Amino acid sequence: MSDRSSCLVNKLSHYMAMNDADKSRLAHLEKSERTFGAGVEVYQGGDVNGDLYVVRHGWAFSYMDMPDGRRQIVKIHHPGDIIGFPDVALKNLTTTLCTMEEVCFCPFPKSALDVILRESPRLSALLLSIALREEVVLIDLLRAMGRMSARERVSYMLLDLISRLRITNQRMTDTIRLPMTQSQIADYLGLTNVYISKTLIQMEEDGAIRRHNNHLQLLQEDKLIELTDFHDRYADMDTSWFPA
Amino acid sequence: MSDRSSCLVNKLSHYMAMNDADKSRLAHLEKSERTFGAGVEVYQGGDVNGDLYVVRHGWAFSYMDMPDGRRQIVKIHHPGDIIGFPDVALKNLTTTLCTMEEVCFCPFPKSALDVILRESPRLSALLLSIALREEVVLIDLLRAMGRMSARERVSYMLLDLISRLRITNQRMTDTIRLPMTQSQIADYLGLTNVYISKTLIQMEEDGAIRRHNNHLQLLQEDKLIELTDFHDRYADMDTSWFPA
DNA sequence: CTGCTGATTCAATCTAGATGCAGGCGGCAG
DNA sequence: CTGCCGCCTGCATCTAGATTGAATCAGCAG
Repeated sequence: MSDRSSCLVNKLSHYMAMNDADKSRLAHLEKSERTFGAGVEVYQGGDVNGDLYVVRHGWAFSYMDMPDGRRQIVKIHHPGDIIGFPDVALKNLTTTLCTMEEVCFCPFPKSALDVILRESPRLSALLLSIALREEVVLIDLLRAMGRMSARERVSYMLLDLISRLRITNQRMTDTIRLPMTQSQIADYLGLTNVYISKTLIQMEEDGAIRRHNNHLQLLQEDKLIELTDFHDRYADMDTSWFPA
Repeated sequence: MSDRSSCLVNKLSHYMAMNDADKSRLAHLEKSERTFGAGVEVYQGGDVNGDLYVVRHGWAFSYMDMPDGRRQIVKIHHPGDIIGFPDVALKNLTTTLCTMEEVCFCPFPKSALDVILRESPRLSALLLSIALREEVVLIDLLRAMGRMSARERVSYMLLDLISRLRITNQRMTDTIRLPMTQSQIADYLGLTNVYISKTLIQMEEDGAIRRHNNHLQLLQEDKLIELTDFHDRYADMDTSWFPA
């Protein structure tokens, strides 16, 4: 482990200066790792709560479904993300975790948080802030689902994805790799795969985006930001109140 | 203050045993209080981040709006709730806070959290859990918005409200006081006031609910739970891993 | 009592997005 | 090369819920 950097440390040190003790506490969480193929269900909603995972590489998503098969994807996970954090609060898992491609995860037990809470108020504040910011992001998504048209929702999703990827990859351009099927996009935005197809085609015809392979280019990011009244929550964290 | 119980302590001690030091830390947050009339906007989205509020009594809600006037209510606040918690993570406020009736709030500064994080790992764990559970609740709401019909959404909202009120009021029956207008319900569920009206009328005709004054009675809670695949997240918190 | 305001309800019309089905295309196992 | 399967696209039809506007009803100030 020590020979390559922890991606959790990498991601979190973008928010807050960290001493070596805190860095090693975090890196410790990633000491073991497991890989999974594409389209694998790692755990299922309703199971007894087990480990959390840090994503080392690959995309995955968490979803819930209704008894009749309707499905809602609630979160898309990228490298550096902590998967399953919200479930820490509850006895049972609320969502099912599914990979989109080959991934590598670092599992760690919930009890590891206990150590952090007792030993590092500063890391505790950061974890709390991460949780709270996730909540803000969900609130934004909620607004999109409740009050936006299909085209606005798609635009919102693209802006959100690119903003998140920019946290760790500063030289991110206007093009993202998008390893999602249109059905997955639909389940994320509360629409159908057919309508996602139509919307993407129309956005491409209008010159808002361009597509090739699994890649998608945002040609008019400013317009999309205005269209959706988008705010980048990832660049707006406030760490000023943290314990010294 | 000392002559009457803190409603924050009251609410939180339902989750976890607390020593007197922790109780007084929490009660300390409620030392001042302010009242507001009905329909008042206490603060607005975009403002620089100020105080948090504990609700002593009365209902309120937080919402976001789009430039063209579309509105999405994202959270309904009851007595004992902490308002503005998610915004702690950011520099600017994301939502606008509006009262539904006469309310009494206890404001406290964000910096008060710093003390808790440094002095009480146990309270820190509880705050983190509260934040994470709020996230789970938003995830549930997201599923409702993305994949449920109007009737299912209304049912879901009613179940959620009654579950929350039951946390502190054990002898809660099947009837709740609902001080919300149909337009507010619509803005919460991503629908229109007209359609809320139609849906409520039909639910009443079907014998699912009964209405009188501002009160609403759930006649077939079991059926609604099945219809919406509802899970009570408020009764399912896991505190077993907390620091001693 | 009168007039005003805000909430609810009713009815007619419209539309964004769903549904169902039929190609087409690309990757891949054999 | 062949056949299969998953994904995307096109098209015709359908419908849940939006929209508009007007009627009713309950408070509430004067």
